[in-house]
Amino acid sequence: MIHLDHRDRRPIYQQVLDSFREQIRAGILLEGDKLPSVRELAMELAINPNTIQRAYRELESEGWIASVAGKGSFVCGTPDSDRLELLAQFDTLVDKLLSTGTDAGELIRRIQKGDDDHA
Amino acid sequence: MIHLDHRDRRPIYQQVLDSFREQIRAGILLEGDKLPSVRELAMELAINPNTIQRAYRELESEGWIASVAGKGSFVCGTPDSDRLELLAQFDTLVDKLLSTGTDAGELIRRIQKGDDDHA
Amino acid sequence: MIHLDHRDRRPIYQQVLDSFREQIRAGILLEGDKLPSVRELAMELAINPNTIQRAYRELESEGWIASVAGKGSFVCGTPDSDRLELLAQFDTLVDKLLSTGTDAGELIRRIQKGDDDHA
Amino acid sequence: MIHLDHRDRRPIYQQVLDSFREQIRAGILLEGDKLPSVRELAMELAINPNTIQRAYRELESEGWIASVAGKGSFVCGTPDSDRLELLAQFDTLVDKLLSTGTDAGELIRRIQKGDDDHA
DNA sequence: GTGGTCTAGACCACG
DNA sequence: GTGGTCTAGACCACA
Repeated sequence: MIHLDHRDRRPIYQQVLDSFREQIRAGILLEGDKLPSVRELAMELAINPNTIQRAYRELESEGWIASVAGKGSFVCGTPDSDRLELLAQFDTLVDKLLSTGTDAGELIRRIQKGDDDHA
Repeated sequence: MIHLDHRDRRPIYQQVLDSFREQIRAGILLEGDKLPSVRELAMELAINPNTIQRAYRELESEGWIASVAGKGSFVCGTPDSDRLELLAQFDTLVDKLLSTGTDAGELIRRIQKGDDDHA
Repeated sequence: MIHLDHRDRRPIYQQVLDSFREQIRAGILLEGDKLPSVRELAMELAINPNTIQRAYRELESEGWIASVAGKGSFVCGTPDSDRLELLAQFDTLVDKLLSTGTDAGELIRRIQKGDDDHA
Repeated sequence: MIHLDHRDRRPIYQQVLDSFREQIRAGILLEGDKLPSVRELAMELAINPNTIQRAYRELESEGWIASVAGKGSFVCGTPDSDRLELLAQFDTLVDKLLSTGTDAGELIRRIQKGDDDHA
């Protein structure tokens, strides 16, 4: 379910974080779904439980999941703040691309292609 | 010319790096322009010359500038690799946005608005 | 009557505790009213009777209810200690707000608005 | 500067967290001030550096401070979100107090007294 | 068994 | 020397 890459420059806890964010965004994990327990996932990925817990803690503080002591961690969905942040990143990226002479039409074509794949 | 923010999470050398990349992308620095010397810039920004050195070394290895021993460092322009990398980032970002239900039309509108500002 | 939220960060027994405190404060439960039996409520909320037991024990030790062996648990009313504690919380909260530059007038206006709603 | 109470039910990292929040709110710590280093404070309070670091990390994510690797942690000021949260707490607290029959006038008098102390 | 906190000690990147 | 990440292993409250 989650793939760690030790050559990746991102810290492990963030790879876990990003993986779950991605899966929730993509609808692979749905609201109410139960995440694997901290110890379970740590065992499976062969890393320390504290590392998983840090990822879960951050996911909770960002509103992706809710953790209940003694019960487990459960998916809440994609928080609104995420969409806003992605849009801000989108704008700055588009700005960079346009300033290096990339044609606006090419970007639009790429969006439409992505939209077809997604539909 | 270059603005450093010590509160910025990025290391200093990378802020320098990003500043130059941005200025070359934006056409503020043009092919053939001479960059300030390592010592000069370190003095101006009140930081360690090693930090500037590291930024210049990286800029050269990415193809943004060419350093000539005894002469200085000169702008080459925006390398193709940069445009490709930005496009790859663009695709993954669009993918994330579409998968969370953002309308493709909204993204296209944002591009057109950015294009007008740029033109 | 009592609504449990398993996503709530508070432990279950405390949600039960808070619910009863709130209902007694609000006058929904009046002095002399009989609370549901531990078993009854545990069944209704689909949780462990121990959890209810703990909530009732705490309610009693704080003076909100009185338990009579073989008869049940009965509402006593809002204990003075509660009002004092809330007032203490109020003072520290006001202090925090004033020290960050919040205008005393704004706080007073909020109280008056709350008072109108309550009346 | 910071006082830990091991009988306090709050976890240590949160006592540290609350202490700094309070000092920043009260203007004891001003924008730009340098916090003690993680190791320094851990030594002084006789607790583990990780515990301090967790507090600092949280302070940063809430916008109270900015941490720069290799330089230290610096005060930013009281984030807007704090004032909003305190106001929300204020409203619910006022609601509880009014519903238990506390007179609105008494609350207002307490605010005015606090305001005099503060002025 | 679950999440949450804490300690003790290690290593890394940065400047 | 600084913050940041990670491990190994402990103890706690809750259900």
